[in-house]
Amino acid sequence: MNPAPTLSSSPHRQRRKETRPQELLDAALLLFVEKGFAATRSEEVAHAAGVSKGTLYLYYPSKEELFKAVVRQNMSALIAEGIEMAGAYAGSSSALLEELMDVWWQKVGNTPAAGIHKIVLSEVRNFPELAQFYADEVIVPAERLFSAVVQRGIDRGEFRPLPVQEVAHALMAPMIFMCLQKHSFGACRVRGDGVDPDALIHTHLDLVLRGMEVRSPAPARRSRARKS
Amino acid sequence: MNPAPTLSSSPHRQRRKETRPQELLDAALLLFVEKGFAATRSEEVAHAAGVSKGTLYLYYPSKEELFKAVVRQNMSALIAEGIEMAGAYAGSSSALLEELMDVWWQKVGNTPAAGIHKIVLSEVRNFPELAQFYADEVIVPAERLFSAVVQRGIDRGEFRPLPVQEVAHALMAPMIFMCLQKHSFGACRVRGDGVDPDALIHTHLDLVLRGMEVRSPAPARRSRARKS
Amino acid sequence: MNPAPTLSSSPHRQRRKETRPQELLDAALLLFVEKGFAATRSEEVAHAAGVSKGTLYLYYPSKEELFKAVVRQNMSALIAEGIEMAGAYAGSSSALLEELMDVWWQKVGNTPAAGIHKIVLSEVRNFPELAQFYADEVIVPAERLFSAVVQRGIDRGEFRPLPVQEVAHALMAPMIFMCLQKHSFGACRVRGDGVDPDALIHTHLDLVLRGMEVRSPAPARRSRARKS
Amino acid sequence: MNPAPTLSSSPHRQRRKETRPQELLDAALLLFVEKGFAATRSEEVAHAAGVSKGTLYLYYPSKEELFKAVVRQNMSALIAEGIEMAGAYAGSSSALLEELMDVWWQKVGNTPAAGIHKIVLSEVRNFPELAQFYADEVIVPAERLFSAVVQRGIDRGEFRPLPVQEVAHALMAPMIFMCLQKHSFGACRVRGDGVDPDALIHTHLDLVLRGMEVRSPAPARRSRARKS
DNA sequence: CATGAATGAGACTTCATTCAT
DNA sequence: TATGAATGAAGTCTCATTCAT
Repeated sequence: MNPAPTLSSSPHRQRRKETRPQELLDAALLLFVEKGFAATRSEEVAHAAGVSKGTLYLYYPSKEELFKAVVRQNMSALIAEGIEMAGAYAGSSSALLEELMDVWWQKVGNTPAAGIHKIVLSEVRNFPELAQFYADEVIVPAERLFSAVVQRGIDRGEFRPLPVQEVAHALMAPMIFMCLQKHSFGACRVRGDGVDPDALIHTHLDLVLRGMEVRSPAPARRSRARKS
Repeated sequence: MNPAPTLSSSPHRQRRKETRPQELLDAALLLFVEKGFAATRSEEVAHAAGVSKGTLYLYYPSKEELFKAVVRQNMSALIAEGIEMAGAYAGSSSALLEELMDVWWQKVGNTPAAGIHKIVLSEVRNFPELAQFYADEVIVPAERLFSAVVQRGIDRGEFRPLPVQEVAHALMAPMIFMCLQKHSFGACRVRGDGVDPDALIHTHLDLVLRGMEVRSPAPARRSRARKS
Repeated sequence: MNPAPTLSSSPHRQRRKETRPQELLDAALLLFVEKGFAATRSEEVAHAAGVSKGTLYLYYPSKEELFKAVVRQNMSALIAEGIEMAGAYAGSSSALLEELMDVWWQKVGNTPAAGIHKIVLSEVRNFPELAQFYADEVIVPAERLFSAVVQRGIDRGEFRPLPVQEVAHALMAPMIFMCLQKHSFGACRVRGDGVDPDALIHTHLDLVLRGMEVRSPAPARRSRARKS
Repeated sequence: MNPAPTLSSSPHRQRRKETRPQELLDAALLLFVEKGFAATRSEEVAHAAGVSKGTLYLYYPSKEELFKAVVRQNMSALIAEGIEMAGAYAGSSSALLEELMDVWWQKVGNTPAAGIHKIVLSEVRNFPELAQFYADEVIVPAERLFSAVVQRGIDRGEFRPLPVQEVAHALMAPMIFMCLQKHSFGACRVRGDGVDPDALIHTHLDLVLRGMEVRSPAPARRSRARKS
C-alpha cells in the first residue's frame, strides 16, 4: 500500500470507540490475572489492547476503575444470571445447587475470570477500596444466592435445618479454593498437587449434599470442643 | 576516628550477631503477614528488628531473599507433628480428623504462620522457585497425611470407599480457605463477609463427615452433568 | 459517505466562520481570567465557544497564541477614552483624577478585563514578547495620562510641585493592586484579607490628594534613610 | 586524585545533612521566583542544590511543603522582627512607618524573596492551600502590624482618626506592587516603565503621611460618589 | 471546515538498594 | 560491622496537540 518502503508505517490512530472498552477489558483481565493488579502497569494493558497509555485513560479514569470494570464485566453479570436461574428453577434444591455450580465452573472456573478472586485476595491490603467493591459486588450477592437456595431446600424439607450462611460458605469454598490454586500454584507447573479440579468439586459436592440430607443420622463422634 | 586502636573498646550495642538473622526473620514474618510483601518496606523490617536499613542488606541481599528465608524458616516441621499424632491415634478416624483439624487450627490457623500461605499464594507468579519449595515442603506432606487418615477410615469400615486424595482436599480446603480469608478480607474490615471461622469449619466438617459415612444412602439427584 | 455530492447539502451547523475567532476569544478571556492560563484546558475553551477541540486549533495554532490574541483584543482602546475625557475636563484636577478613577474602576476594575493584568503579570516570564506588547499598549499610555493630569494640577497651582511620574504611579498602583487581589486571593475565599476594594481606593485617594495639596506643610520627620 | 582517567568520577554521595535544607531552600527560592511554582520541576530544584530528586524528598515531603518552607524562611521571620521593632519603638509613628518600610525593602524588596508574593498571586487558583498558608503566615500578620502602627499614631494624636485597616493596606500596597512589577514586567527588560522603585516608594509614603496628618484640612473636592 | 479519538512527553512521588563514613 | 544519607528507576496520570474521517 505504501508507496515508499517507510519502516513500520503502521496505521496508528485507528478509530474504534465502540470496541475499545471491550478490548481494554480483555487485555486487562489477562494481565491482571497473570501478574496481579499492582504489578500490571497501565501502559502494559494499553499496549496489549493495541492502544497508547493515554487512550486507556480516555475510557477508564484510573487503574482502579479499570479493575472494577473488569470485575463488573466478568462477575456481576454472572451472579445476576445465577439469581435468575435460581428463581425460575423447578427441580430439587440439590439439583439446583449442582446446576449453579456447573454453570459457574463453566463460565468462571474455566476462564481467566477465575483469577479475579485471587487478585483481590492478594491485593486487599494495598487496595482496600477494591476489596470493598469486590465484596459488595461479588461476595455478598453470591453468598446471598447460595444461602437462598439452601433455605429453599430446608423449607421444602429436602435438607435438615442448618445454619444457612455457613453451609453456603461451605458450598462455595472449594470452588473458590480451586480457582485460587489454579491461578497460583497451578499456574507455575508446581509438581505434586495434581488433583483434578472437576473431580474434586464433584466429590466435595457429593459429600456435602449427602451431609445435608434429612435422612442422614448424625455420625457418632466425640462432641466438638467449644470455640478455641 | 578513635584515638587509640583498642580492640572493641566500645562495649555498647554489643549485639550477638548470631541472633540477628532470627530477629530479622521474625520481624519480617510479622510485617509481611500484616501488610503484604510489596507494602512492607525494607526499612520497616529493619526498624522492627532494631537495626538500620543497611544492616538488613548485610544479611539478606534483597527483599526477595528475605522473603524466601522467612518462608523456609516458618513452614518446615509443622507437618511432622501431625504425622506423629496420626500414627499414634487409637480412636475413630472421624475423631482423628477432628483432632487434627483442631490442632492445626490452634497451631497454624491462629498464628501468624497462617498468613504465610496467603503470601506465598499471592507471590507465586513472581517467585516460582519459592512456590515449588512450598509445595514440596508443605502442601504435599499435608495432603499425604490427610489421605492416609481417610484411607484408614475406609480400611476400618468407617467411611465409604471414596477417592482419598479428593476427600483429603475437600477436608483441608475450608481450613486453608479460612486462613486466606483471615489474612486478606478479614484483615481489612471489609463489610459483608462476617462468617465466624470456627463455626464454618465445624459446619463443614460435620457435613463432610456425615457424607462420608457408610450408612448414608446416595441422595436422589439428577446424574451429574458432562464434564467441561 | 454522502451518496450524492450535492454542494453544502447539509445546512445544519451553518455557523458563520467570521465570528468564530471572536467567540473563541470571548470564551478564552472568561476562562483564563477565571481559572488562570495553565489551569484552563484547551478543550474547555473550545467547548465554551461551542466548538470542538480541533476547531480551536484551526484558528489558533497553540494555547499560547490564543492567549496572546486575547490580550491584544481586550486591551487596546481602553486608554483612548480616558485621554479624551481628560482633555475635555473643566473642573479641578483632583476632581478629574477622581473621575478618571471612578470610570476606570467601572469599565475595567469591575469587568473581566481586570483579570488580564493579573494573567499577563503571571505569565510574563513565559511570554516576554507579550509583556512588551502589553507595556507599550497599556502601561505606558496609562502612565502618560495620569502624569498629564498631575502636571495639569501643578500648572494650575492646585498641587505642590511633585515628581509627576512617581505620583502617577502612586495614584494607579492601588487600583491595579486591587484588580490583582480581586483575581487572585479574592477569587479563592482565602480567609483573612477582607478589605473592601472601593473603600480602600477611596481612602487611598483621599490620603494622596491631601498629601498633594499646596497648603499642606511638610510633616516633621527624620530625614529619610540612605538609598539601598 | 583519580588513578585512572575515568570520566566524571564526581564524588557523588557527599553527606551533608546539616546544610542540605538551607541549600535546597535557596535553590528553591531562586527557581520558584524565576519560573513560578508549577513550572519549576522538583528535579530542577534538587539539581540546582546539587542533589538528586530523591534527596529533595528526604527533606521535604512534597513540592508544596518545600514552598511553605521557603515562605517561612524568607517571610515569617521578617514579620516577627517587624513586630518586635514596632513594640520597642520610641519615636513618632511616621518615623516608625518609614523605618519599617526601609527595613522591609532592604530585606525583602531587594532580595529574591520579593518574588514570593508574585508567585503566590500567580498560582492561587491552582494551589489554594498554598495561598491560604501565605495569607495566614504573611498577609494577615503584616496587615496587623501596620494596622497597629496606624492605630498607635491615631492614639498619640499624630494621625487623624482614619479607618486603620484601609490605611494599612494603602501603605503596603505600593511596596507589594513594586515587588510584583520587579518580578514580572521588570524582570523582562520591558521598555517604558522606568520608574525607580525607591523614588516611588519615597514619594508615595511622603504623600500618604502628609495626608494622614492631623493639621491637614480636607481638600475641596466634589463629594465622592456612593459605592458603585 | 469540523470533529474527537488517539497520542506521548512529562510531572510528582516512592522506595529498594548502595556506599561513604 | 553498622549506619543512614543519597540515589534513580519506575509507575500513575494529565493534557496540549495531531490527524483520520
